[in-house]
Amino acid sequence: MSKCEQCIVRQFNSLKHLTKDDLVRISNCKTSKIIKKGESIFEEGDYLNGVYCIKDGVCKVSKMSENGKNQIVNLVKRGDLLGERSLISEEVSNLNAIALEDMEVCFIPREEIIRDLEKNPAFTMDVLKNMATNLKNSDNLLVDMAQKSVKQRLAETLLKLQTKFGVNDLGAINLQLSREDIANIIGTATESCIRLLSEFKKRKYIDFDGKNIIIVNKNELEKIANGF
Amino acid sequence: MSKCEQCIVRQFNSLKHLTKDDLVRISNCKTSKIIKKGESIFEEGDYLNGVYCIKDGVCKVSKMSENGKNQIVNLVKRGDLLGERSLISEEVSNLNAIALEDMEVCFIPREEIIRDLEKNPAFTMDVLKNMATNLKNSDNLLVDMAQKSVKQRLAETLLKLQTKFGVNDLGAINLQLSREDIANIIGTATESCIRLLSEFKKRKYIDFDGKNIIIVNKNELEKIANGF
DNA sequence: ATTAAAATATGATTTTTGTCAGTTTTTCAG
DNA sequence: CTGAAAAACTGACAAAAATCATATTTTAAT
Repeated sequence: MSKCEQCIVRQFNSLKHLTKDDLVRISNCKTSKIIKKGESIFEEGDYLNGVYCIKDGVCKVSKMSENGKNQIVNLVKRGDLLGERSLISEEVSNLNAIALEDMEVCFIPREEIIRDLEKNPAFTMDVLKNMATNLKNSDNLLVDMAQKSVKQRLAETLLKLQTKFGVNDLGAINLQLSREDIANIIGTATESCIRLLSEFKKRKYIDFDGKNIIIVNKNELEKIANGF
Repeated sequence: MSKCEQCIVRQFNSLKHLTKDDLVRISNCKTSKIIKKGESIFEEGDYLNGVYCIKDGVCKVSKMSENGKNQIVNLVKRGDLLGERSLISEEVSNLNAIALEDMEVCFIPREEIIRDLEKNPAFTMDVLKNMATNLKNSDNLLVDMAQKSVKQRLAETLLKLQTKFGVNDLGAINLQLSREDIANIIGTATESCIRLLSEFKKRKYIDFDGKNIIIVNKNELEKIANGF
């Protein structure tokens, strides 16, 4: 099994603050997992006995509302840690994590992380800063959801996706999402999402072929996202 | 000036994990402020050079969307800390804090808090746990905003307000909010909020006289909040 | 290669919510 | 106490978005 102290991925998250000894210790008790596209890493109500370090692939983090509708609250990719929140607040997860691509993830048991949190202030501060950033993002998203129209949210989401995932060889946003997934990110009905995508395409703000979505007129999308 | 080590309020927040010596140190450099109803504690873009410990009163924490609409993301009351997030991520605030009642707050300079974060793991862990809880609440709120109707959100908000602030001698929710504030919590137009409040009153789910809102049929409101 | 299932797309309609305009009530400074 | 300003309220209408129905295309299993 590969070793944490040699893993590039850790440079992207709080684990970069651990000492070599700590990493060796973690490496010895971590387990590596392959998750196929569509499979879940954990579900609402699961007790997470550790955190996941994403070595490759992307997953959606979502939650069912009482209405039976699904809302995606985050997309987690290579280099990110997953499950810290539940670990820290010592509660079962309030969220589902489902792979959007085939994934490779490492599972680090709870006790190891807790030990580092207690002994390594630089690590703890970084986790804290991360959580603060997540909280800020979440608050900003909340305001968007509450105050912006579906059209504004779609424009904004497309721009954010491109920023976060870059473009593939076709110049399209480098993440394959179903129309339903996109709808669940912006918080609308799938049909409404499809209609707006068609409208954006007709107006030449975007172009798409199936799940490959190309941003053609970034400027115009930004205008829409910010309310004309 | 009153002393932190004798202040009851600190029992409600992370400061309870500080030692007596730490509290004395903080007490000597904190400043106490009276904030009148309607005045702001800080605004979007302000650099927060410390955190506020709320000794008395309630304030709304809000954010303007690009649309020019205001969204309340949190209500902060006696015992709560305010401004930790911005302090930790070392950024200017993304939020406004405005007093809903006359307030008494203590301001603790940044360096003091940072010193404790670096030296006192129990304190840091508690701040971290708090942040994790806030993040969870924020995510849950996000899902509600995205997936629930305005009516559902109003029902839910009324229930939450009563849970958080209790009832006054009239049996009404113990917080005086304008209709506009309520609308800005649930993310809707003031007129829509007023209309729905009237409807709830007519159906005898609630009763109100001005800003005193009494929950009459909690059961029915819960049903509405959860989508019948 | 075939076919059933899933995903995408489009139209028609209804429901929800926002906006605008105007009235009444409340609040509060002088 | 009084009058102006702010807040609360109501109605009419418009816009946004959801829902329902159905058609077409794509995907994936056999």
